Amino acid sequence: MNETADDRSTRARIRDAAIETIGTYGLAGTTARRVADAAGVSPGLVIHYFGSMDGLRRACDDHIADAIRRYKESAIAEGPSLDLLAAFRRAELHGATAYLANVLGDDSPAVEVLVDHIVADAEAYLELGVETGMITPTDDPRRRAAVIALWSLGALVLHRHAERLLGVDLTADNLVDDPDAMAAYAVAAYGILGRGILTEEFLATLERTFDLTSDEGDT
Amino acid sequence: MNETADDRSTRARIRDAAIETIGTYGLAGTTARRVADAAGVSPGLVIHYFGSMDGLRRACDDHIADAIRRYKESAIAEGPSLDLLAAFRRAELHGATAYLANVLGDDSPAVEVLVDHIVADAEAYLELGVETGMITPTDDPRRRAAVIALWSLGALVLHRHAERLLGVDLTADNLVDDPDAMAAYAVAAYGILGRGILTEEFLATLERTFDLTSDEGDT
DNA sequence: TAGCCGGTTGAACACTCGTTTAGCATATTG
DNA sequence: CAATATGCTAAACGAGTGTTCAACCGGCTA
Repeated sequence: MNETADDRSTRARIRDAAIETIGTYGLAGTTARRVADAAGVSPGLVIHYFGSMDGLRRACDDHIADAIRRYKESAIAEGPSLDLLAAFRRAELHGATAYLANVLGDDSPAVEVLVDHIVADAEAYLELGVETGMITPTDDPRRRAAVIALWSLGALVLHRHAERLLGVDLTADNLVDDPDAMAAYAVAAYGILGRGILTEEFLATLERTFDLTSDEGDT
Repeated sequence: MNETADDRSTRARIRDAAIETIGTYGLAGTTARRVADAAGVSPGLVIHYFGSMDGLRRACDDHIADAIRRYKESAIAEGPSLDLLAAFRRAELHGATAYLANVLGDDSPAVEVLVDHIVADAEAYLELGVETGMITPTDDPRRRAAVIALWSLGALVLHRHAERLLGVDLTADNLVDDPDAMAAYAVAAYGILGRGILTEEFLATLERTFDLTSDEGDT
């Protein structure tokens, strides 16, 4: 482990600085010069290593995706977590959650596949929960997983509002280690996800409204 | 209703063009020249009327907030809706939902109060639902309302992912008029919000874990 | 008709962006 | 020691940004 380190090269330092900068200042606030400053190099070197800022962005996406995939493989044995973003929070890579939060809003092919993977994981976790009797079954597991993932990721994107409203920083890497802070969000979330919020009486009305036979007449 | 129109002035046309442009191309993709093109005026006039691009942004926020407030006053009598964003979708102002979706990610004082109002409305709606027997009560109504609002708004921000995963454009102004499209999201959402997704057995375990007595020892 | 005045333009300014390029400095190799 | 390769910098370029400003055009008033 001498100077033959694959990682921690200047290239890796720039990439990590970019991930941190994006997580802190957002995508629009991340310029080549700011990344260069954070990495302690010149702006030209950023382009020299990644070809363009778009290439840098792609390298960040790939690196995050790789870190997540690597963590997931080593965490399968631990069984499913209720937290869809556990992989992001517990990965050795700092700031992955904040990076994701600031990147989800804009589009990118890598982010699309990342979200698709999260949804697929959520579906698998939920299915496992159904089999072990923790989760109730559903007619459309894929849609249910997609909606839950969308909600979880959406709350992450709105982490500034979440912090103001609930006092929780959802982008914190070690959120799970701060039970007091996490409870502020989790207890409410599982209060909803647990038994739902609608009464049986009203559910009957609703299921009649959204019946598959679409008799369009009254709204 | 002659040429004495308060609205539809050049200033209003520029503002509306800006709202539409932000809803289409996002905040970062909205330049003074693009707004000017959309409004059919010169870039200089945009600044002349609003002082700066930041002033234009503030004017857009205020106008959206005004439109929502105006709609809400006239819609109180109709009773509460299950859709937190009904005011945005049904307001006479086109593109308000898309504008909100593209603006929620970045911060701004006006958006903060807008979100706060949405949360307050959600809490009031839920409280009304509890009183009328549609919604189940909760220990912490404010937190529950905040989480539900965060989820709804979060899904809106991720509307591109929602469209890819579920085939629904959550930013569509007349979403509520397209039951087939809406059902793809709503049926899954109310499937979760209805009875929840956790079994009673697992809920007991969970409630023991998140007990108020924080005995920190095992994670 | 002559003069004015609000609304509007188009060219320019300063600035920041991503990107390029010539050259420096250091270390390795013969 | 000389020669060379490598990692990196500093300065510059062109494009695009927000913003400014002198001038124009229209219809109004006198």
